[in-house]
Amino acid sequence: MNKIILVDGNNLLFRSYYATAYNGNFMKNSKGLPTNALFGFTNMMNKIILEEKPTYILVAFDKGKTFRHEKYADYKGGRSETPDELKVQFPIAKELLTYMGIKYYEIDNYEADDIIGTFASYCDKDPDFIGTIISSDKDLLQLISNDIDIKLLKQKDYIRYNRDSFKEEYGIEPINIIDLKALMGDPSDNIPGVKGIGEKGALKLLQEYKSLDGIYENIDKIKGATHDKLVNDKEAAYMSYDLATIYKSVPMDININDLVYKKTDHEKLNKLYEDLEFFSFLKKDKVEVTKKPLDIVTIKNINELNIKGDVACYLEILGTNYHTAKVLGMGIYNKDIMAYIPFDILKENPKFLKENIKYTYDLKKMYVALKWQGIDISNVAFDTMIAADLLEYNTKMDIAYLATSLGDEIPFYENVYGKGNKLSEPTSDVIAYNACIKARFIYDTKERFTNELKEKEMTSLFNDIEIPLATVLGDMEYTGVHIDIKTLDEMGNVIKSKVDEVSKKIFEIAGYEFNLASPMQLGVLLFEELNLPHGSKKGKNGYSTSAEVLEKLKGLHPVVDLIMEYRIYSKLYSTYIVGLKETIIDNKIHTIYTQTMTRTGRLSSIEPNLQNIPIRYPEGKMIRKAFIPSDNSIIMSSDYSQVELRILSHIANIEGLIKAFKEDKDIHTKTASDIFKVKESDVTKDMRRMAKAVNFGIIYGISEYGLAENIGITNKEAKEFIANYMNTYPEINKYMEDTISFAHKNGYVKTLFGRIRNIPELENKNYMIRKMGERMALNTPIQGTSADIIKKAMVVAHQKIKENNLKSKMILQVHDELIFDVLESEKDILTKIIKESMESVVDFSVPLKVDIESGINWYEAK
DNA sequence: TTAAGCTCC
DNA sequence: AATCTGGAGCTTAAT
Repeated sequence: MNKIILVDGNNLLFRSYYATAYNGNFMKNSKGLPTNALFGFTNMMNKIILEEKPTYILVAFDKGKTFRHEKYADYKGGRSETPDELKVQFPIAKELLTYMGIKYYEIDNYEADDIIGTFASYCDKDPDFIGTIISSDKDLLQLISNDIDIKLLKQKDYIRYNRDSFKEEYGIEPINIIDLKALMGDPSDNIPGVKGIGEKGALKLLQEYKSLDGIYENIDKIKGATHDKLVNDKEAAYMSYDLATIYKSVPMDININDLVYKKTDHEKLNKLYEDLEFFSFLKKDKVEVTKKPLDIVTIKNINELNIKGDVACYLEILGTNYHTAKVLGMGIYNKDIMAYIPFDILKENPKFLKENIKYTYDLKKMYVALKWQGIDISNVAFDTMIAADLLEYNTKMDIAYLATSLGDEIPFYENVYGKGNKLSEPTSDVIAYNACIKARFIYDTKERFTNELKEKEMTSLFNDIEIPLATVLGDMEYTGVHIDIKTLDEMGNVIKSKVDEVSKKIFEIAGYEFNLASPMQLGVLLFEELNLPHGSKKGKNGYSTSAEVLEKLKGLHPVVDLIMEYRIYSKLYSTYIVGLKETIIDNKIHTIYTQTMTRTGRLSSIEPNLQNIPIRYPEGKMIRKAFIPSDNSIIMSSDYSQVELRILSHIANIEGLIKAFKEDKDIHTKTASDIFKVKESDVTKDMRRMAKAVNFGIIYGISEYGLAENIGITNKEAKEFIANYMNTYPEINKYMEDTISFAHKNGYVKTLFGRIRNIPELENKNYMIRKMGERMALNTPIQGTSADIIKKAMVVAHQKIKENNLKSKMILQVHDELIFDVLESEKDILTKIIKESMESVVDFSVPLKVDIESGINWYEAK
C-alpha cells in the first residue's frame, strides 16, 4: 500500500502569513523582501517530511478563479484580494519545493482544493493508493473516505480524522459536510445556506434524512418553522450545495511517478535559505532515529541479564499517579540489548539498576514508583523529558508526544492503557513493546538533546539543578506530609454547617431555592430579581458574579455579603476538605510536583495541589492546622523575603532599591518614602499600600489601567504615579526597554541561570497578544530566576541534610518557600542548614534573606 | 470539554 | 485606536 501526502499549499502560505503579519510589520530579509509566510511554510514542510516520511507527496496551489463557479460568479467575487506582500512569496514557495524534491501543482482556473480533490478521488479508485490531506481548511473534510484521512492543522498541533473518527465526532458521513454547508452556510466562503438554520439544526436534519435531497424528498414530514425556512430557501440551499462541493475532476494527466519525494538538492536549497536569511534552517541537521529490528528479549531470570555499558530504560506503570500505580516492568535498550524485564523478575535483584541505567524519560516518575517498591535508583544522569522541556520542545508527561513530534511512532499512553478510572492492563507483549520502544527513543535521542543543551548553554542548569532536583522532589513526594484527619473532619463539619446555614439565609431572601454554585442562576437573582447594577462586565453566558463584582455590590443588599460568605465556605469544603481527604494515603498526602509544566521554570503541584492551600483569610488558613509533622517533630517554614524584587534590583541594577535591601529596610515603606518624597517615618499605611502595589506591578508588567483598578485611583493618577516611580528608579525603565528589545530581536528571554523561554506572542498580529508577550518578557527573567534560585537551594539543602545523617525532611515547596518536617532535636542544625542553603545560592548586589518560623503544624509555622 | 470561579506565590 | 498584572491547579455547572 502506498500513501500520498496531499498538501494544501495555499492554505499553508495564507495561515503562516496572517499568523505573523501585523500593522504592515513583516518579517523581511535585508533586501526588504517579505518572508514571513515562507518562514512558516518552510517550517511546516519540514515538519510534514519529518512526521509523515512520505514516499509520494504533492503540494497544490490556486491559479485563477475557479472555473466551476462561474455561474455563481457574484458569490465568489466577495473574497478579498491577496495582499501584495503575500503574493510575492508564492513563487518562492514553489522554488523551495522544487529544491526540496517535492512536486507541486497549479492548474489554470482551478483552486488547490480541486487539485487535492482530484488526487483524493484517484486514491479512492486505485486500490494501491491511500492519501493524507494536510490543511487547516475544514472544507476539505468532505474528501475523507476509506482511503483518505486528513491532518487538520490547529493553532499549535493538529487533529487527524479518518472516516471513523470523523463520524464519531460529527455523527455524519464526511461527504455530508457538503449537505451540512448547504444548510448552515459559510459566511467566510460566501455560501448563503438556509436562513435561520445553524449547525445544530442542520446536523439534526441530516441525522434524520441523511442528505439535502433526503430532506427535500421528505419535506412534508418536517413541521413548523424549519419547514418554512427550508421551502423558502430551497434554491439557495442547492446553490450552496454546488458552491460547497469540491471539484474532483480537474482535467490533468496524472502520472504517479511525478509525486515521488525526491532527493533534496541541499546546495540549491541552502543557497535559497541564505537569500531568504533563514539561517536556522541552514544549521538544522535532523537526528535520524537509528532503528534496529524489534528483537525484544523478555527476561525470565534476572541472572540471564548481561548488560554492558550504559543503558536507557523506561518503566511502564499502570496509572498516571505513580504513588498508587502498579509497576509493570522495564524496557532497557542500548546498541547491544533490547530487553523487557517484568517487574516480578526485576524486583528479585535490582542491582543492575544502580550500575547500568543512566538515561530515562521522567526520572522522577520511575524513581518514586520504584521507591514505593523499596527499590532505590539514584544515579540516573539523563532525563529526556527535562532536557526537551528546557529546550522548549512541547513536552508532556507522556513520552509519545515528544517522540511523535520527532518522527518516532510511539503509541499514546491512553491508547494502550486507557485513562482515568478506565485503566486496563494489556498483555505482557504489548507492555514489553511499549517499554522497549520508549527506551530505544530515549537512547537514540540522548546525544541530540545533550548537544542541544550544550549549544544553548544549559548544560549546567540541566546537570547541576534540574537532574539532581528530580530525585530531591521524588524524596519529598514520597515522604509526603502527615494529615490530622480528625482535625480535618471536625473543620469539615463546621464548614459544611456554615454552607448550609448561609444557603438557607440566601434562599429565604430570594424567596426561592436555586443552585448557588451556578453563576448563571445567581446572576438571575442579583441582576434580574433584585435589580442590582451589573456594570458592563459581561461574560459569554451572562453577567459576571465574580468576587470583584460582588465587592462593588457590597452594601447595596444584604444578600451580597451572604453570597461572598457562601463562596468562601463552599470552596473550602469542596476543594480543601473533601478534595484533600480523597488524596490521603495512610494519613499522609503525597503530591506530585511537575517539573516541566510551567513556562517560567517554576514547579507546579498536582493531585493534590499543595501550593494553593489557603492562607489569606482566617477561615481558610485554619486548613493548615491539619498539616502536621511526624512524631517528636515540628513544621518549619522558611521563605525568601521579597525575592523577586531583590532579583529585579540586581538584574536592573537599581541603585535606590539595592541600598534599601542592603540596609534591610522595609522595602515598600522605603519605596513609598522615595516616591512621595516624605521621611520614612511619615509614610502612611495607604502610601505603603500603594507603593507595594506598584512594586508588584512592575514585576508583572502592569499598565496604568491595571494599577488604577488595583489601588482605586484614576487612570491619570496612576500614570503620574508610574512616571514618578520611574523617575525615582530610572534604571527600571532601561531594564524594561532593554529586555523588550532583546526579546523582540531574539524571540526569547533568559533567566540568570540560562533558562530560556521563547515568546512567539511578540510576533503576533494582535496588539493585545503582543503586549502580553512583552509582559511575559519582562516577568519571566525575574520569576524564572527566582525559580532557579530556590531549586538550587533545595538541591543543596537536601544534600546537607543527607551528609549530616539527619532524620528531618524537606516536604513542601511553595515557589519562594520551603517547608520541613523537623525532628525537635534537629531544630537548631536544620535552621542553620536551611538559612545557609537558601541565602548563599547566588552572590548578588543585594543579599538574599530568608525568614524561618516553626510550630506544631503548618498554621503555627507561619 | 470549556468557562467561571476560587485558591496560592 | 486599543490595551486592562506574571505564573499555576481544582471544582462545579453547562454544553
